[in-house]
Amino acid sequence: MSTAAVKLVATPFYQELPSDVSMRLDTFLNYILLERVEIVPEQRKWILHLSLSCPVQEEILGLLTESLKKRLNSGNENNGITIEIKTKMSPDVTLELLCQEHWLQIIQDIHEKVPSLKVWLNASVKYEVVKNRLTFFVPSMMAMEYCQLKQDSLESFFRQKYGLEARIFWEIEETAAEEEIYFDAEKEEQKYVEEILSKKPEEKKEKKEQNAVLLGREIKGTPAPLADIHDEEKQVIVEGEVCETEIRLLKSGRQLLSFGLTDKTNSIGCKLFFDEGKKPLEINKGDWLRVKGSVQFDRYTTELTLMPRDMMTVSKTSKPDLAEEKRVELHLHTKHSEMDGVSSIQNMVKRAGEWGHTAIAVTDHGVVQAFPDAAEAGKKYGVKIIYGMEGYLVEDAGTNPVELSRSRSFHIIILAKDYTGLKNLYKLVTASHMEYFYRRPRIPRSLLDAHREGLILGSACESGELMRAILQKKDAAEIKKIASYYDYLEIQPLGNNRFMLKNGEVSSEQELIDMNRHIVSLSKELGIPVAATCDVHFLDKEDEVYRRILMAGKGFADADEQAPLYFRSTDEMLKEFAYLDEEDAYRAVVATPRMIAEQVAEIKPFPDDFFEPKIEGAADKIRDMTMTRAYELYGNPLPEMVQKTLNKELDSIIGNGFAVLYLIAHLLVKRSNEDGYLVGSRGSVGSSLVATFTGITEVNPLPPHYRCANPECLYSEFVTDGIAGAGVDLPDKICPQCGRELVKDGHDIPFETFLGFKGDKVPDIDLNFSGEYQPRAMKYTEEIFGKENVFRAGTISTIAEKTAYGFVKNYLEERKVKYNQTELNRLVSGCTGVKRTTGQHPGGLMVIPKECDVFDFTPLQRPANDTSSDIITTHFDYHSISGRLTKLDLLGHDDPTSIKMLEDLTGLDAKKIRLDDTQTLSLFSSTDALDVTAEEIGSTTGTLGIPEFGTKFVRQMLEDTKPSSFSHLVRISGLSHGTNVWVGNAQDLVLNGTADISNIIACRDDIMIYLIQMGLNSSHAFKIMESVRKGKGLKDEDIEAMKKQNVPDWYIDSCQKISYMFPKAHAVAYVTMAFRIAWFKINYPEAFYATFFTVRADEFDAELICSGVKKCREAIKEIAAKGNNATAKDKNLQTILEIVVEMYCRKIKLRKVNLWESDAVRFQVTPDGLLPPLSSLQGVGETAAASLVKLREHGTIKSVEDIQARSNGKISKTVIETLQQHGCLEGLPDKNQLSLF
DNA sequence: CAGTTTGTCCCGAAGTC
DNA sequence: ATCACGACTTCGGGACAAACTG
Ligand SMILES: Nc1nc2c(ncn2[C@H]2C[C@H](O)[C@@H](COP(=O)(O)OP(=O)(O)OP(=O)(O)O)O2)c(=O)[nH]1
Ligand SMILES: [Mg+2]
Ligand SMILES: [Mg+2]
Ligand SMILES: [Zn+2]
Repeated sequence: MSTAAVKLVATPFYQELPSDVSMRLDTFLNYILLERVEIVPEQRKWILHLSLSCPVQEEILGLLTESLKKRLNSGNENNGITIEIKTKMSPDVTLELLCQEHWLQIIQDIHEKVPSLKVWLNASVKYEVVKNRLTFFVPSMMAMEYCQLKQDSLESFFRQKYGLEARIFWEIEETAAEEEIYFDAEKEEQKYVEEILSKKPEEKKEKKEQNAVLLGREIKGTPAPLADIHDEEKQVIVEGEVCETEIRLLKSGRQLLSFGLTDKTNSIGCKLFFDEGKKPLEINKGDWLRVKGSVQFDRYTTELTLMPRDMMTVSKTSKPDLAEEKRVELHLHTKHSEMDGVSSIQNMVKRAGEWGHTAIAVTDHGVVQAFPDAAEAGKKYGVKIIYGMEGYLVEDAGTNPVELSRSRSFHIIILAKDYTGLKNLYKLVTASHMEYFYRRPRIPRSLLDAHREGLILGSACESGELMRAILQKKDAAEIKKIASYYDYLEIQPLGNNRFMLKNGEVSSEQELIDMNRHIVSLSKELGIPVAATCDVHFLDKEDEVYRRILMAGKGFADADEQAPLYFRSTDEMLKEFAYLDEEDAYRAVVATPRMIAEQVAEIKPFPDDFFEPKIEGAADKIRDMTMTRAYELYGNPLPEMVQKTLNKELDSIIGNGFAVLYLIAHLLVKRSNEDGYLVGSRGSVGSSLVATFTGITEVNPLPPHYRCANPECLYSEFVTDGIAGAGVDLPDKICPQCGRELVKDGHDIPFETFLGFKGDKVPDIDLNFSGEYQPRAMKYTEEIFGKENVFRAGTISTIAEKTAYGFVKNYLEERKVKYNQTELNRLVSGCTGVKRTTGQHPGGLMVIPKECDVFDFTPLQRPANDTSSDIITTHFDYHSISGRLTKLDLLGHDDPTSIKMLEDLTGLDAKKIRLDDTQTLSLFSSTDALDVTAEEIGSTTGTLGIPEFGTKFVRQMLEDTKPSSFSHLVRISGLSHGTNVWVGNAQDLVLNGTADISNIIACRDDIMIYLIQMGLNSSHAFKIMESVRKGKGLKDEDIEAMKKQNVPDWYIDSCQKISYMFPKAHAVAYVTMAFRIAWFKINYPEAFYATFFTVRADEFDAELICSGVKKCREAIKEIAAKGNNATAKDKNLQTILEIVVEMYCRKIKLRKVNLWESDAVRFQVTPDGLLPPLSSLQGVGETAAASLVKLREHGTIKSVEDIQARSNGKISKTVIETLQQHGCLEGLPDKNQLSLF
């Protein structure tokens, strides 16, 4: 080790450098001193400490490191030595000096370190150095705000890079334009972050201490399998994965931590107690633990339970892949192989990554729905994804369509080599689902041939064409012909095919071996490579139990005979083919799959960018329409508040490509209104004033204000002193200009909730259509964009908790296996998430811009592959392609239907109902307005049947909070939606006096506004709001920033708990609708009840309900007594009955269903009371009801026999009996009185 | 006429806003 | 009786009855 610094040029290191490197170093030679060399023997690492008297580019230092490392490890001696370079500036270099001499270099280094600063800190940026203070002059407030965020990074950069304690200051240089610069900076940053993420996935891995003792002492003994525990035991040692955890507060104040442990042979519940106030151990799902303790019979759970005495973490004991050169799996199924694959692609790719496999293929049966998750996992774990599919090939050469549809299909592996291949694959998926679907999505050979470019074909498994031919002992020429169709031939472990011994297709183990040998020899003969594949259906051997349970659930008799279709390591796989020549085996297992993997390019299933549709002139139309409406309501010139809001919004909407979406939404609303169906407002789009002015929402997001509706006057006045949360809560006022009563409006909602600050969110536009009109709205959208440019988003239904639970229970009980709750839960969670069927999104339409091709984003299919459906959906679900395409959400909703019916019945215009009506407001806290008592109707508020305000939970909230204004109702609406928003969160804060109803979090906008107020950077505040509203909680850096700005702990805590939260705009829209319906409930009770029962009461049971209020009360009690055992239907019926009781209390009569007068499905208001429809009788469906009405209209009904005979079988015996029971057929003869004489 | 297919009604489950 | 998000759509499957098929 040298003590005095020497010039690098004088050291042996320099001599060792290749000439190209030393040449590039030459410029710096006089500035680099080698201080000392530190050697870390145990890491085989040399650290060169350099002292620099001028900044040296990172690139140069990197070059130096690399070439020295290469040199030291060259030749046959691979020493494994690593080199690290640490630099500091020589002590006589001051900040001033450095900046004077090397400003350009410094700026360049800054750009490398913090790319987003490029925009503001270029070489010409003004700066000033005084001692260790460096002041930058940036162009704008925004720039400064942004730069300040990077201050810490910059200071630490000066420290690390130059060893200087620089203090950085920012000042505004008064001149430049700002907005756009800001925008670019963020993009730059984004790009950089993405780059880093994509480059170094392994750096994100979690650091967790292994073998740490969590409790008691270190455990020395060997763990026993959990399956061996059958009884109470004094002491056992076990090891496994934590599969569930729960912390409960006991009455005594002690805390109970219970968790489940599984080693996949069995599972066991564990219990640990902690004293009051002590922090329980932190144990998470997925942790691996070794536990020593006693097994006791727990009387509370009535199960054997492990009481840990000692506990430690252990490293996960998954088997390694130690091979030097590793295999690549080319045939793998995930949970997206319908009811067949049981492991997630994430876990598969994770394993491949842990094993050091460079690539892994995804080949689900007939579908590619695992691609999005695969792409994400590939990025995360640094494994190349080979996008593929196991298709169903059918021979169509020389067959007619009928034969084609019946012929058997063969499995075939199709891998996409590049983007051409991927697109072809998507086309094949589409065609096989849309045109050739018969039980399975089938691919005719001619179609495959036509799309073969960019695809690699493998011969698949025993259900592949090649193996079938061999099994059928077809002649050699034929077999050769078949084999030559493929790019590679597959052989699989014998275990995959052993089931054929049982079913008699193959007579001996030897024959199985011979088949694989046959394929190897074919390969040699034809020069087509052989690849050994697992046909993976589950990750680990033990995971086959999940597949067994699923197959048993589907009714397969042979469910228990699972082939070992697990993911094998290289050595495991080589062992499977030990009977082959060593060289052949190695080639098949390792060399060929690697070679194939190398042919495949790194691709993505779809682009990452956002693509918006374009329509000529859309932006101008939106702008004009908005301004016209604005002038109409607020006069010209516009009040400053309106003008400013519109400027900001229009720039953002048009700049971010949302003009077209606005235009379409506007047209849809307009068309629906013209067709007589009003449209309900919904979603975050109500935060946009442009949306208000274009008719997309009726929510007005401006601050509370008055405006004069007199077109000659148009006076307006904004009230920003905070006395009212909503315009409608303002006191009435007369226009000071013209004396008319002023209109009150404005709900004070920030636009950014919709689009963010810099378009950093891709929202949708949501509209509530009447259920009857929804399909027409969809059709109209297709008309506007063209059928080939809009598609219904598809959904993927999986086995979820309940179904899995049923399957597991059945499985275990049928086989009389003893099990405990923990093991049951573990098996259930292993079975969930497996695809079961596909469906259609409730209202999502994805828009493909004209200049794009849908196959750049997704294949297409029909919901549930129902060939008779005329709906086309995306093959990927909305979530996985969100952010790339614009989406319209045309949802069905009952509010518009209800309001329309109420308007029809009363002849009124619901929009004219005053939202400051005090009587209506009182309904939300008392029953007085209904003229009934709380006892009579069993509710202290009058909101039974008012949408989103009628449930027990919300009524309780209303009772507790007694809302006294419209804006108060809006807050209640926000607080009453989402888990852990009110109970266990806001409610506690109010009760214990920490906060009051005005500053708790009631809707997502609250969060953003408050955080900005507290001094957080606005875009960070926005991000926090988005994270909280989705129930994702806060990140560490969020909490840090919040604490820094003195956001109180209770607020942070509250954010962490929220699992979902409305935008204010949505709450306003829904309260508006609820308020109107409440008004009708008070003023037009018959119309209200008729509407409620027609629109929202599927379970209306006329037979029960017509028998009087007493029977109804009894029925309510009966259902209540069922408690948790009440079904969804029971609960629905209960609400209906409660409303019926209320109706009876208000002295409104209900008639019996009447064969001659009752409508098929609608309740009618008649002078003698409400008349229920035919379909309100349980057992009389809509079809039967409709055909009864039709019979009635086409000539008289002469007899009971007549009804059945003339109904085309639509009216069954059961229906007739139901009608008879209810007395509808009284006086009607059984048979036609037709005399034969 | 027996066996199979088709149509209705209902219900639970899942997904989504 | 506890606690408690509300509302809406679609799909599969069971029960049953009627219509069709050979
Ligand atoms: N009660 C309740 N309503 C929901 C839930 N999810 C969505 N909604 C309602 C409120 C939303 O504003 C509205 C539209 O949903 P979206 O998914 O389009 O979200 P939103 O418009 O709020 O935000 P966006 O800007 O589209 O990301 O539907 C939920 O989990 N519970
Ligand atoms: Mg939305
Ligand atoms: Mg939506
Ligand atoms: Zn006026």
